[in-house]
Amino acid sequence: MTTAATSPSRRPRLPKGEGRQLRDQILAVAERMLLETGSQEAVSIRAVADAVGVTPPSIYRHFADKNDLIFEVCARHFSALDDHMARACAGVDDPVDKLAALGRAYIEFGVANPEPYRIMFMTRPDVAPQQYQGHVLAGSPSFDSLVQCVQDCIDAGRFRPGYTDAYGLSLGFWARVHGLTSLLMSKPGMPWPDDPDFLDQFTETCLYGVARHDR
Amino acid sequence: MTTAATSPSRRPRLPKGEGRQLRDQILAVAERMLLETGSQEAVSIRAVADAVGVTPPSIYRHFADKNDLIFEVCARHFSALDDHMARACAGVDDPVDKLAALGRAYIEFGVANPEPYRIMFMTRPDVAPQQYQGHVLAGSPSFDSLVQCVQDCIDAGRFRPGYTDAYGLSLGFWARVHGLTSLLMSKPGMPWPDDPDFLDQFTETCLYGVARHDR
DNA sequence: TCGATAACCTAACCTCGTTACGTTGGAGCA
DNA sequence: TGCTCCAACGTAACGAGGTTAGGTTATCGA
Repeated sequence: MTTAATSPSRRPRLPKGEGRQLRDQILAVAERMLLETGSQEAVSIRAVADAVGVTPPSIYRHFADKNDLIFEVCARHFSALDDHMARACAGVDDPVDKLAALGRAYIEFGVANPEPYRIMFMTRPDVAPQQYQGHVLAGSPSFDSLVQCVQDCIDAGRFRPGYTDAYGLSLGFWARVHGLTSLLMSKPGMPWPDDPDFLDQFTETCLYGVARHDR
Repeated sequence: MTTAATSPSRRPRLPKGEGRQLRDQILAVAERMLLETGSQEAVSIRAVADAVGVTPPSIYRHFADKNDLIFEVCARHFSALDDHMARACAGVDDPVDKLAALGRAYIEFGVANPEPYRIMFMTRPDVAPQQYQGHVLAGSPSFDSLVQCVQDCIDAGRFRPGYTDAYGLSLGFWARVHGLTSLLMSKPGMPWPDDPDFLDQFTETCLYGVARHDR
């Protein structure tokens, strides 16, 4: 059941100031394992050490513990989200449409990277290192662009009266979009619609709602 | 770090047909531990066995493995959700208001029981036993009442034209409400509003949206 | 009374995260 | 040139946890 490949010969020791090279190799191997296995538990310290060609204790020279390693892998991996979202809404002029495009891109990225997503946004807060407690996404370019887009909607008069707090509305929109992302990967056996426009409809409904405004 | 209390003396062996009593005791102890510690990992087979007054292998007479035990604990615990939601919307006549009340009750229950909620709805699908793969909530009284309430909204002409699939709309509403539930417990350090009406506003916005329907 | 069987226990295996501590080899300096 | 120091590892082991193979004992029915 072990993921560890048969150890690929002991790797030579690095020269004196070059210890960080091992750190990068550990991160690369751990990321590959996390994406291939889709399971945090399968990425054991021993398996990573074995794949890199090093003994388990050597990992601890570069990472405080396993959690520290796993979260840094995920944080690195998530840097691609910013690009993905930026590309998704490029060329979309209407601010509400742009908001929907951002939401769709977010869901796509999460579903495509389930285990990193689960680790970053679905684990108990006490297992996450201090630096990932709250403001992770809240300070990221992705969230910034979301807040900016919401502000554009407000400024363009596209939102209902009373909805003027761009930051709070962004939190709410994020929560709703996160809900589908989360459920899609946790309950793939649910009877989800197979309509290709499903994601667009979901994000748009997050914005326009389902209930009529008149009575 | 072990949660196991100092073993409370070996308990006497049960008479011949009464093995299920131990099963119930195991479930009760495991549920208590899960709620007290708020951590699935803290509920070890060894700790449960110790607290019950039995040896670890005896657990396996009644549960296939640890996951089987943990999920049954959560499923039992979630039976209280049906009552909670039924009470929440009792006396609410307007179907859309009732929908919002259901959503609020759901979030409240999830936030009040974070670890069971996380195990049931936020874990990898491959760790969940077969019986909890998809239709868990989809077949529960809670979800049934949600679908019925959505249908009432449709029948009363309270939804926008085109939104007629009660089951699909219920899935979407559940996903959105789950999103906030999930984020609230995973990222408590986020700058959530401390407005007491926050939950009501969130669920209502799930229904009415934020964007204007006219241009 | 006696065999069958349910209800356990003993002892152990294996994996995993983690730590204490030893080893080695090269960079820099006398 | 030789020596020292420290970064970059390795060795060995601890202890916790899930799980299993196989034994033991008490109770029930015949």
